[in-house]
Amino acid sequence: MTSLPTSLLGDLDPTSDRAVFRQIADQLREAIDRGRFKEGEKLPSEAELVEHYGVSRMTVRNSFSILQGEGLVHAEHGKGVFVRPRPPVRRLASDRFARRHREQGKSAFIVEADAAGSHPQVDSLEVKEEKASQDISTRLGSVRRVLARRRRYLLDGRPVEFATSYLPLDIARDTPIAEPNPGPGGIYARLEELGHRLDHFEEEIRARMPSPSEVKTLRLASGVPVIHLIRTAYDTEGRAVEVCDTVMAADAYVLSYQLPAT
Amino acid sequence: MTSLPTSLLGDLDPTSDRAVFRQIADQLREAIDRGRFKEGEKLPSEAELVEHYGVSRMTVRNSFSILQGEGLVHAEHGKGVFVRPRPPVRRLASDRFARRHREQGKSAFIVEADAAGSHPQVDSLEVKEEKASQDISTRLGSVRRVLARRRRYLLDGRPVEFATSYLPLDIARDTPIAEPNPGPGGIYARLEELGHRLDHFEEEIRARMPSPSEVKTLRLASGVPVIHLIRTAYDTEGRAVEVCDTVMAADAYVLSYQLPAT
DNA sequence: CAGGCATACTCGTATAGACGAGTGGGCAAG
DNA sequence: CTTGCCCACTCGTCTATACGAGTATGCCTG
Repeated sequence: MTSLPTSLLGDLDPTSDRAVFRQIADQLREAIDRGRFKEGEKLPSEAELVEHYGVSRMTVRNSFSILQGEGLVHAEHGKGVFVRPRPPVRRLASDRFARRHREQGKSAFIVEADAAGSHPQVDSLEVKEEKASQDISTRLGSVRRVLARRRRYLLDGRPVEFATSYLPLDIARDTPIAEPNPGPGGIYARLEELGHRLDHFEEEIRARMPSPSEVKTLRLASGVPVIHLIRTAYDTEGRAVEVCDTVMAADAYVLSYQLPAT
Repeated sequence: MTSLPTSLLGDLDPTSDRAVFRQIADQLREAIDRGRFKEGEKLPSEAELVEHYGVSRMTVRNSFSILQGEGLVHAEHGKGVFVRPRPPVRRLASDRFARRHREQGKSAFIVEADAAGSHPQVDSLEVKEEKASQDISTRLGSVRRVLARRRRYLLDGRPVEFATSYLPLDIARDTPIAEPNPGPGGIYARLEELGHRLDHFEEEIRARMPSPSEVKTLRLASGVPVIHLIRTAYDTEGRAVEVCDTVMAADAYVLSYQLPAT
């Protein structure tokens, strides 16, 4: 009689034409939405639900897989199925590249995370010259080879973002930009020092499900989309001087933009 | 001997510790990525894959469910499993609310879609007064009741966006804004005519998996996230005069912003 | 020729059972 | 008390089977 967890759930409606596994998923979803199961809390085990509803185990698993696809729950082998906690989100404001934010010695990511009380990390640093993809080449204005700077950002040990900056070789080669650590203010500060005064940025935003490799590098739970942001930096002469391709765990971000009403 | 479709696929590696259904999913994914199966094309049927790999049907279905979760394929009852075509995307530029775009008689959505050669529609029109949610009330500056304008946008018959505008009653009541069709230039033009000169907009962007009701109203395939955009319009006195809550099918949109380097 | 039906093929749903593997608690041996 | 093992419980993977329901095709009938 340890049926306390399942006592929060109702019965099936045999007359309904809604599939049984959907009905079960509906009940679990509603229970979660109503807070009957709280964040991080364990849901009834598959065996308990099998008994409660009188269905087979695969049916229950089918229900769970729906909720997983919705990003509501996640299963842990040997432990159970848990309500997925909403992680703290990182807000990216549209003025995050303003010059006034470029004065400190540390990177914007580190400063901001420290301020928010999180523990920031950057890893997977890689800086190398390579052939530009078709897309990058187009964005940079028909450039063949580029300097690529890759890095992964983590908050409290959790990967949240993976970014690659591409710069034309004639700009970046043999400059601090080609160093693993480009110095205070990041590569935008270096670009300006090198005489490429920045005029504006263009950001393209998409959202989609992650590729398997993105799931791996961002350690994404199932049911978590990614935000794909492609930023192009233009100097005052209208030349594209950098393209930054960023993939973010969507559950960790809110992007914020300010637009003039012109 | 109609095994042509499966001849594009390899064998399983029994020594691998990767689960069989993942191996099958991997092979199908790779075949799709390489263009062996083109957009809209039918994949081998479950039965064919069962025979090709010598596994049970549930294993094959498990593989398909992975690919569905990734948004790569979609199943059609009685027909087969197909490579999901990438729909044409709608680009939203950050200057889309500039005054110069507000001069025509038709709504921005209609004009833009016509220009792109698509057939635009707007439906589910609903305009009513209601109690403001906690969030909306906060954004509008402690407003109790609001005018809510709901509408759904479709391109070539496919729903792509569902939006709700919330306006304080003291601004919108008994004005053209409370009419189903607010007239040329939309509600922003009306707001300015009413003396609320717009100063700037703030947009918050999130991406997540859709709720069941969003799946329904946007007719979303599985594996398609939504972009959730919340825009607040401010007048020159700094007052929030409108909040627009928009849910977009992520596979139908690219958002584009232009940021000054300040 | 047109319409309708039979049929084969598709995926959808559900059952029952088996074994594997990760986790954690309790018990027994040292 | 500590160590180590066993066991119970968890989810992961896979098989085999059954029936239902949507789709397309071709044949048969009128």
